Amino acid sequence: MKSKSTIRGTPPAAAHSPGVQTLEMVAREAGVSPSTVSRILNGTAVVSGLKKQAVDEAIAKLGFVPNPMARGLAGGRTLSIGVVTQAIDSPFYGAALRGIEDELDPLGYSPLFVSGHWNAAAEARCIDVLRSRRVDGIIVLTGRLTDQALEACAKSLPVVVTGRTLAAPGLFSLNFDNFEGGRLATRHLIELGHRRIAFIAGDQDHPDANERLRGYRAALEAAGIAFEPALVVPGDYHEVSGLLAVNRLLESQQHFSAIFAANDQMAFGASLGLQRRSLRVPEDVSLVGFDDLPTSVYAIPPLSTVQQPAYDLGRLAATAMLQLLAGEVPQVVMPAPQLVSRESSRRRPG
Amino acid sequence: MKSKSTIRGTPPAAAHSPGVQTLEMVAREAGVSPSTVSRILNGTAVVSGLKKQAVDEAIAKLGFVPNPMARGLAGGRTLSIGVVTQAIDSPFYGAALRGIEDELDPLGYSPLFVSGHWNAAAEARCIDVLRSRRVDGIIVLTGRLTDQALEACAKSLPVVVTGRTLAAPGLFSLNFDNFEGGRLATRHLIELGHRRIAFIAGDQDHPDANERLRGYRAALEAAGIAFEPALVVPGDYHEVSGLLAVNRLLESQQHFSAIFAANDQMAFGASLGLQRRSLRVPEDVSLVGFDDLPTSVYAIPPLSTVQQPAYDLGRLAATAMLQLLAGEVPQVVMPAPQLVSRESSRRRPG
DNA sequence: TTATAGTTTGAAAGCGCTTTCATAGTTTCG
DNA sequence: CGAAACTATGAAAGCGCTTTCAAACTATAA
Repeated sequence: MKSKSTIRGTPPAAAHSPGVQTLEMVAREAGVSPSTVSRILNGTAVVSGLKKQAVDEAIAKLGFVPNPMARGLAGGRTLSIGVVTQAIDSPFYGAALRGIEDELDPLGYSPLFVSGHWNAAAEARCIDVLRSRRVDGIIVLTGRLTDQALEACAKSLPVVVTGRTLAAPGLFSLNFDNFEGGRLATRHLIELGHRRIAFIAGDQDHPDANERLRGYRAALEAAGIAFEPALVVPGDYHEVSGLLAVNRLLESQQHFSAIFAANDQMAFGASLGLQRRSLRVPEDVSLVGFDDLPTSVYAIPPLSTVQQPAYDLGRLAATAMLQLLAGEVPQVVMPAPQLVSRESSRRRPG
Repeated sequence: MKSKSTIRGTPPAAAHSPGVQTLEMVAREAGVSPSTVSRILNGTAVVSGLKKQAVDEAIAKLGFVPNPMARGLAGGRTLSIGVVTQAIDSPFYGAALRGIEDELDPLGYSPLFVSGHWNAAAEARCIDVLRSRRVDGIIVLTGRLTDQALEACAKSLPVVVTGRTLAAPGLFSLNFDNFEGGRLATRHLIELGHRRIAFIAGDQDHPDANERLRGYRAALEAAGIAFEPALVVPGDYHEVSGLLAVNRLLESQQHFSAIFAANDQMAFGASLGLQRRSLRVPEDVSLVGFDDLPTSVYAIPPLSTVQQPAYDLGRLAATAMLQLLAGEVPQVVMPAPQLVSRESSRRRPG
């Protein structure tokens, strides 16, 4: 039955690097008890200067690195934070993940990423995986989980969730002002003289997509422009839906001089769709996106958009988690949306 | 000293979900010993049908999920695979990470992602972090680590590395044929009648960047076109360097009717650079990239490029790791490069 | 029928660390 | 100066699981 032995059965060799020492070896080296070493490691109690120094030296000499498994088993902490993301390869969430990573790393915490693929059931499974891995806390980037599911989860673990506003014990939420972003983008187009502005909507059941739509309507209203339902076409946040939306718009014979797409990816699709119909951006149609993906600067033409600081979002979420873990009440605020005006939008001719 | 108590000190509550049971509870419930439960869980020994059934029922009834920490401590395995990536938010590597995740998940393994930021020192630190977390194996996506460093690492842990060709005990490498890809891209342009083809190179110390250059030269040579050093400009794989490269090219007064960029991101930058100088793609200059990023289909114009299956790369790397772990010799092969001809390249006018 | 080999199962010893608990060693105060 | 109150430290008991090791059976052979 030992036949399924691991690779170790074959070619392993001498251990050389850090990580193979035990706390007991350090204790012996320093001439103290394991308890003392542990206390120094965790700062759990006052230890005399001499012993501390001896231990520090022993640790350095041996290149000792505590075993997180043992720590976790004994102490109940794993120093790892579960992160439920939607797609690890999404340009938007990728930046957020990096922010989380950067923030957690200096404190010795490691993120454990799992992808929910915009699927509530999959997300629930993710949570289970993370729980079984005994993460110390969970960060949920948007997603389709119900508020109740999150609240339930927060009963046993600290939870930070983005993309919605929710208050519960042990739960902190961090939301970007999508309404304001939508308003800003639309107002920008209005200020450029556009009156008939099409809106390519995001996924119906994303709260943020609906907020952006609300912002669009609010800006219209503020400018005294009647809302025209026929100018709103559905999309799903992916490039192709932007392209399809433009086709629909064109076929519907509606006049419009500008398009506001609920995210940059759809704006790219829309841009291609317009080009296919020989409509130029921004000469014939102005285009504004949402997110400010890293690639948006290099789009042709460079895309005007609403900057959503994904990287900062990640950092802030991680910061909030760290604060929850420390028993504090998180004190972080999301930066306000900002419009980035580039070359895809211009004053309406005529 | 207890002041820094975790969030648990504040609002935790009843445990309800799976994961709070111990193996011993299962044993008691099923009326067997813990050893037996463990054996059933791991298939480490033959157990009578009756007991197995009783245990299975107890597990189901209690919703028992083994504690990975304890397992790791006792058994020496963590069921987690470290993945050293360069930038978790890179469009290219993102897809690879998803491939790894998808492949590992069904077997209960979790990937632990760490970013090296194209920095050998940072990568070395990543490896240390992963080792300290006692991962069962490490997948290195390209990176700047020396071959020796990897070989040393493979002495104590199975390692799978992409982006280079290397053989060592406990080490498996998985390389994409960058030379062939470079050759394909260049030949494509030559077949379209282009003779003066500029090359925007990738990072000098990426082996794959040099391979692509080799492919470029080989294709030129095969067509009897003299290699012109002045047509090769350096880049660093980022968009902005593509833009800069075009500027340099234009300023050098070299004539060229086509550009082959060593990756899509630089092609995007180049495209913008050309547009800024009122040169149209593909009417004035044909452009071919490398990677076939998801966004390349939606570039304007849609980018001709060499398809590099990042997602598959991830899956294959994970598969190879699993095979190493099982003590087998990995049997995976990378798909061959393929040219995707879209609208950024066309027959040379005149 | 008894000795011998072959199975299944349980008891118990850790894996490396944290954390009570108890013990010396110091201070402080009446 | 002795009792009371602290302090710094070590011994030892786990955390939940894997894995020898040996015991208890069952099956086979002599």
